[in-house]
Amino acid sequence: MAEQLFLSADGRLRDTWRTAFPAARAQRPAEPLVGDVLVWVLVAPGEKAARQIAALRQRGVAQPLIVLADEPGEDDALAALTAGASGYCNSHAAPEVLSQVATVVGNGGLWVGQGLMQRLLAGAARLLPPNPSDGWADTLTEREREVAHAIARGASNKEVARELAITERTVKAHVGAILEKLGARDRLQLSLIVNGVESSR
Amino acid sequence: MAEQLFLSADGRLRDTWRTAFPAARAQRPAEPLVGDVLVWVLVAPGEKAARQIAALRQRGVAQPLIVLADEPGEDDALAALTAGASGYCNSHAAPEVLSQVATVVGNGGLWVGQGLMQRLLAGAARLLPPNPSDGWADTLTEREREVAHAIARGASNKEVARELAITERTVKAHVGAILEKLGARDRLQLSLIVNGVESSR
DNA sequence: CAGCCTGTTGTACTTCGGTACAGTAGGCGC
DNA sequence: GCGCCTACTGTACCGAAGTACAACAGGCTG
Repeated sequence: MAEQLFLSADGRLRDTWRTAFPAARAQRPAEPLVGDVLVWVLVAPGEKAARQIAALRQRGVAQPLIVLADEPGEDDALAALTAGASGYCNSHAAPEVLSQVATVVGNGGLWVGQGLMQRLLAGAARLLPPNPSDGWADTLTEREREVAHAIARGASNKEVARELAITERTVKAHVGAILEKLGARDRLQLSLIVNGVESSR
Repeated sequence: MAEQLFLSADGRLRDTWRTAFPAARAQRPAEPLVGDVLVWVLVAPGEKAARQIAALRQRGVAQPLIVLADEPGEDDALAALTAGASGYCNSHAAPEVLSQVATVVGNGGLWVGQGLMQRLLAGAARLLPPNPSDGWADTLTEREREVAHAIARGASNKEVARELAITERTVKAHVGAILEKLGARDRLQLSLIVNGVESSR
């Protein structure tokens, strides 16, 4: 498993964290982050988790980020996740919970608490019907549709490759075929078509 | 790790499944489920995953259930998850993916896939007050807003330059500032924000 | 006035996206 | 069997996009 790195204002570990991960390290948020680590970000009361996540991402931090909130809130969690966090949990959570979160996130998952997940499902279930029978997908093969969707979400070629377990070269081949079939100039115009923006469709 | 048990109509394993889990077992859905196992439920084309999940739960099955869809769909996934599934993925997914799903679910997580998660977050974000994407223009200057709109329409730097009667270099400067302010990685993600794909719309 | 923001432009550089040549392999229909 | 489609991969190239150093002018504010 990857190493655990905790970011807290005083650069120190709490007892529960060390219990969960005896080998954990800690440092101040401003210091550079290196290595293949899971990054836990302590968010103090009154601070916005999403802000700190966004700030770290802007600094080029690519590692998975997990929010440890002193005062957890579902809205705060939601904002943090949309800002690119991979998990959100109570900073005083039990060591066993932290360990589970680490496992899930370390394997590419997102950790969202039970309550929030239910809320997400409830929220999304409400807008279930919107299933437009798009005409753009008609001429595409199955694989091309998968790629088109990923691109339209904003994924890079490298990300699509990882997602579909193929090489970046193959992704490029699919993208080229898609652009040709849809008459799009580049991936951005492709996304406009797939997302149904403006005149297309 | 817990054992893997696959439920398919013919009670047989597919190659990719065995590759991912050499020790996996398979059986027909009707047979009783016993032991501490992860249960993978194959859903054939045209069938509803949520139905099969609900049926299993009614039979008293308490183990984690993961849907393997021959024809995956986000709506189907959503319904399956609300019905109590712990995961949902393509039945033809690569062994590495299956293995990841198993790890995540085996540790108490939910596996939902990138696309669906984004939709969930988008759906929930819409229901709840602080919608950051509505105010994307707030921090931008007048000129930056003009550039942002053009980019979001799919214009290239060269086209924007011609349109605004400035050099391509200046467009790049504006784009760079916009990306930083909005926390976007590239012009495609910028367009998603401006066009409200992942939030309002 | 000094300092800050906005808008503008320059050179040089790296990374990413897209294309142009390929090639292999499996499935399907005639 | 032969062609065709689909999926996948390779090397190489070019241009677009984005970043890292800048610089300069004008307007506004303490």
